[in-house]
Order: sequence, then C-alpha cells, then structure tokens
Amino acid sequence: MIEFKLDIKSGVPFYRQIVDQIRYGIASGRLLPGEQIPTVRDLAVQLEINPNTVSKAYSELEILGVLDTQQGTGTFVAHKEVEITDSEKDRMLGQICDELVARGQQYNLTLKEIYEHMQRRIENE
Amino acid sequence: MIEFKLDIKSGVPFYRQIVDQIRYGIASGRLLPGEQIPTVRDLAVQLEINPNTVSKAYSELEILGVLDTQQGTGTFVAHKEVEITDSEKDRMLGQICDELVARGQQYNLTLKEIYEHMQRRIENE
DNA sequence: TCTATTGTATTATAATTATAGTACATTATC
DNA sequence: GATAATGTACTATAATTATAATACAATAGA
Repeated sequence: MIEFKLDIKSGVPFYRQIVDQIRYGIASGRLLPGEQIPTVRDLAVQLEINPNTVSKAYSELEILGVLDTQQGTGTFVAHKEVEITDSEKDRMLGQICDELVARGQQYNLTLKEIYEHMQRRIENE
Repeated sequence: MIEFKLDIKSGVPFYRQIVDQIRYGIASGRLLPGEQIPTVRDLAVQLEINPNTVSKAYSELEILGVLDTQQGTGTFVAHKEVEITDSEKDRMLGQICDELVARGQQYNLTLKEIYEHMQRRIENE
C-alpha cells in the first residue's frame, strides 16, 4: 500500500496527482499486481476531497489498463498484459531522463539534485 | 535571460508555469534585477499561448513585487530578493519525479531503472 | 434473503483556466 | 506631433476541475 498525499499549492489537478501517485507506486514496486487500493469513498475521506474526484482518477487508470475495478468489491492493480520490447524500453528510458533533466533545468534543479531526491525516496520506502 | 518552456502534459496551468519559471530564474541569478523580460505579446507568440495568459502571470508577479511593469516600455525584474525555500524546492522535485516516473510506468519502466539510468548519466558527465 | 459495501451514473453548480477579439492609455522614438 | 510598441482592461465563450447530492447496480458476507 502507498500513502497518498495531495499538494494543494502545486496547481496540479487532484485527480491527476492521484493518477500519478498510483503509477509511481506501481513503478516503485510498492503497489503489486492484484493488490487492492483504497475504496473511492475511503480515499476521498482520507484526502478530504470529493468521491467523484477519486472516481475520475480510478476511471482514467482503468481505461488505461492500469487498474481493474469490480463493482461491489473494489479496485485492484491490474496484471500488465502489454509486453514492451527491450529496445523500446531503452528508448523510453532515455527519453524520460531527458525530460527529467529538461524539466529540472526550468527550475534550476540539477541532475544531481533530482538523482538524490529519487535516492531519498527509494530509501524511505 | 531565461528560456521559457511549457509542459503541456503536466496539468499545471500555463500562467503558473510562467510564474514559477520567472521566480526560479530570479532566485538563481539567471534573471538580474532591472533586466527586461519578454513582452507580453512576444512571449505569447513564443509559447504559442494567448497574450492574456502571459499578462496574468506578469500581473501576479507584479503584485508580489517580483516584477516592475511600465506601460509603454516593458516589464522588468524588480529589485527584490526572491527566495525559494527548501520545502518549496522539495515540492517541485517531488512533482517532477512523480510526473515522469508515472509516465515511465506506461512503458513498464521501474523507478529503479530510471534511477540507475540517471546514475550512469552523472558518472558520464 | 437481507444488508452493507463497492463502483458507477446523473444532474446541478461554481471556480478556474485559456482563448479570442477589441480597445485604450502610456511611453519611446522618429 | 505622429507612430509604433508597450502594458492594461474589457466582454464573451469554452473547457476543465471540483464539489454536492442522489440514486442505482453488483458483490460479499452474515
């Protein structure tokens, strides 16, 4: 399970922060395939937002195949079925890191700072 | 002078991205007090957005005392210190990492893979 | 079967964000 | 003084985001 947290000051829409945090959780291995995530109502209470906003995030991830939802039961991390070739993964890896550096540059964040931030977050898991 | 760049995928409002990039630019010393920044119309053309959106960003920064505007002349960096707190910097780091690690998840990239790729880049610098 | 819990759907409302178009006031410059 | 460029102001429109309240359908479990 992961801990959800909204940054009110960031300007990033709430539903979008939830989407990103779930995907981050999967990428970090803290959310495993088949694992249940909080119910729409529970997460809404926890984050002090409207259930519709949580539902919007979950729906978006279900359409993308990231989550499986079962009415009456709950919402679960999906079992990935799409296979991606190593070469494509490598290409995306480079692209993601390029983008990380470029985004960081806009806000005077160095490659090292970003790296160390990731390190801290990995260690605190 | 700084190079402005908008991240369309981030969900962060355009005017907000402009505000932050100017603030961080001043804080880092890449924008100097008294220096002229692009005109409302020029930046709008450059970023392919509406002039009103640029104007909104500039107005907000003028209220904060970060920019001085002179009708008929242009907009200039004010003689005022801009401080980016550690917590704000941390929030920005978190936001960028969340967004891009989440984006990598689409391609089955793990946090560890991204982290290690960054490490290799640092070593090759 | 009954009940509680789950996700889902709907309608309404409001605030925010962005665009489009137009116009005006101020300033520098020729 | 005339002109061009500047920031500013205004109205209108649309899409997005978030909330509120309600209801319905599916499931698990007593």
